[in-house]
Amino acid sequence: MCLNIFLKSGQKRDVHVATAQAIDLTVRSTIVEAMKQSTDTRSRILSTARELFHGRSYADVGIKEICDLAKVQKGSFYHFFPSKQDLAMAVIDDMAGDWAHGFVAEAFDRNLPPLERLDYMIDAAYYWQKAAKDLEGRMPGCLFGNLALEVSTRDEVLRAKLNAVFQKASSRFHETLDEAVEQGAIPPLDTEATAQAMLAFLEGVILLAKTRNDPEVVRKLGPAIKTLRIELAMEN
Amino acid sequence: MCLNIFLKSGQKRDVHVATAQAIDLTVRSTIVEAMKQSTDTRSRILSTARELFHGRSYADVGIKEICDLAKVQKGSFYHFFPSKQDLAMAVIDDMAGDWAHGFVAEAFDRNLPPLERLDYMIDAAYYWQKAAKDLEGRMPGCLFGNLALEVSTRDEVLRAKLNAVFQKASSRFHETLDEAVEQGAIPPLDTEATAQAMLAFLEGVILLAKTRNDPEVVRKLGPAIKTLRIELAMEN
DNA sequence: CTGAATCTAGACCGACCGGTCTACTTTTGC
DNA sequence: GCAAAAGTAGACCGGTCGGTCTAGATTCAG
Repeated sequence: MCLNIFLKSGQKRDVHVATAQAIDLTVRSTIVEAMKQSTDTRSRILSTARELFHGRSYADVGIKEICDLAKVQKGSFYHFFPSKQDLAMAVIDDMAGDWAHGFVAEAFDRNLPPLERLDYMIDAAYYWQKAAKDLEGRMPGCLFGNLALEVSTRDEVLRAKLNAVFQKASSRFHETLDEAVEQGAIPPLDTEATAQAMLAFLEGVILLAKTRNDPEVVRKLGPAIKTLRIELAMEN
Repeated sequence: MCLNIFLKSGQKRDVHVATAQAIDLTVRSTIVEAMKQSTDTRSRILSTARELFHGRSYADVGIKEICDLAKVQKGSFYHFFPSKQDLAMAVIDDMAGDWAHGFVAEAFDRNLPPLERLDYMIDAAYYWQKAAKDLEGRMPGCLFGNLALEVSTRDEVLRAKLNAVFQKASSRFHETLDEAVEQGAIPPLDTEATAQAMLAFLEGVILLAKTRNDPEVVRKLGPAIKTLRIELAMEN
């Protein structure tokens, strides 16, 4: 299975490493078998919870269910995670880590022309959502976006953590835009605000796609991310 | 209390009718008192549920809590709503109705220049979220977006309904863009796709703002909605 | 070899979940 | 005026929730 992406420039790029990795990570609980038996329990809980939270929702997934699927007893669960909230924190960290070292790192590869990184990001999002839907029948959307809307009003700790994740993601866009301006690929603009707008757009597109349960929405609307533009405020 | 909006054009517009109405609707359970006593129960349940679902989440709000706040017994509740899902459907319809006849209708006023309608929409969203945060301390975000991400993977019926709401909202953007193209305000483009992209962006901006619990994000990033652009596909 | 620390097992807890049911009161149609 | 329909009251149901607790198994350091 090797997914290829066609960039606007016509340049073909191989995305299978990152995307396939991201997908496998989602399904890895069925794959991973040989581990140090210790700490294995913890990671089994973690990846199971991640799958379930991503595929459904935080409130809808009970600890019992996680334990059953992870083949772990409650005693073990509460040995590693003091509460469901702590589990959620760990899940977010886990996903953010895999994400940052996975296709995000690849999409924002500094060897790629800045604007192509945006296309790469959209393509990666599309293939990921598509793969997930083909497997499960439903588009899970973005774990961070899902959690953010679900818990932000009720859990300050989780909200702050999710916010930090978005902050970090936004900074990748920011770097990219700064570089693009530096290279003269785009005229000067408020790169920080525009970066945030791009992240918002990405999340919004995934939200819409999930609501329509159709990954093609990502492919169709996504590329418009490059047209977003916020001018510098004090341009006197 | 009369909120005014400054449009890019410098033209001042009064938004208090729609926005204040939208805000009042959220708080109206404390206001409304004189009603036909019958069907009053139903609408009290409805508006209470709407407040709670919007301010927290679907799964997190129990029927018991809704009944208590609405001063209604369970028997009455299940007399009007066969299930929690039915209640959710009614809440969505209710909100969509108020919304369509409220500031959305006003924002997409055909007497306004098309592009100004977009600014109006952003301003209205900003003031609404801001008012809600000032009241409750937290930004509730968009009820539809919140529900969509929470239930889309678990409830086909609600997902389809939410999708229809988005479809309808998108069509308002679509009309607006068609008109703008007609008037030569913007060059020809794929108005349908761009309309969807704009809705996605709006939802994404609200998502980000909610995660940061800061309505100013809407004000800062929102106006970029006008820069979104998806070109016509077959331009041979 | 042994004692302490780590980890696992699973019964158990009170609270609450969505939903049902019966009995009663009020309104409505004729 | 009266029966039927509409609406209300609230006890009750099995199931599940997040979380606790005790007892035993396993690992590890000295």
